[in-house]
Amino acid sequence: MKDKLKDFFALQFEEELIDEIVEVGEVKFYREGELLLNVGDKVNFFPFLLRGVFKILSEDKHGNEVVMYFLERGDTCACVFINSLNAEKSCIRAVAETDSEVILINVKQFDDWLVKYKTFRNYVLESYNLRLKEMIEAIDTLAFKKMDQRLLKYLHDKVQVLRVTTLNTTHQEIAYDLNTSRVVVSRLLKQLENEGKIKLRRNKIDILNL
DNA sequence: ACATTAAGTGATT
DNA sequence: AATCACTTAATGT
Repeated sequence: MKDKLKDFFALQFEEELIDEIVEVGEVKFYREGELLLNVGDKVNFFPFLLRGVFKILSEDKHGNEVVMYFLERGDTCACVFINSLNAEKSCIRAVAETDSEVILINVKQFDDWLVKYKTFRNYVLESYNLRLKEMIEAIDTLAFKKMDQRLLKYLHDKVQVLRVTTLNTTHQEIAYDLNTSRVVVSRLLKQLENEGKIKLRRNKIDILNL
């Protein structure tokens, strides 16, 4: 396991930091569908995604939830940074989209490393920047795009992060992620199928050319 | 064969 | 784009 982590971090961090990560980090596995973080949870750790994909959702007070973006290997979450530093409650939900592996580091360490290691600081800032961009993109799609375009982006993002050409999902699940009704999703998907962009099967969607 | 769940569709708002 | 009220199709037992 130690070697595995070293391989993973070697490109980004110096030996000393990697040793510290290996020493204090707690590696956890999440099965598909498992919750890493829920809205309102108190966050006292900082997660590195070693393997797998997480989807990040925002939820309003009525329980309407919308997928903001997906996290991939090597990513971490900006929302979680802020929360970690202030020991505040989470503003998002993080659900494992595939079986995933995460290394958790407690907030205290995070603070120390931020000061101690330049490479860590860079990683955090860069990652923060990336999340911010994705967040703005998400806001843009939510505010200005119609459902057909939102669905396209959703499908596009999903095949991108999962690196697959067939999505194992139901119309209902997509509807939840986009916060719309199943009927609407079914109709829009049917449209895409007629345009030759996808092929629909039960519980599956083949992506032909988006 | 039957029940359950996913997906398709016309009509209405 | 959402909702209703169905129908049809696929799958599990």
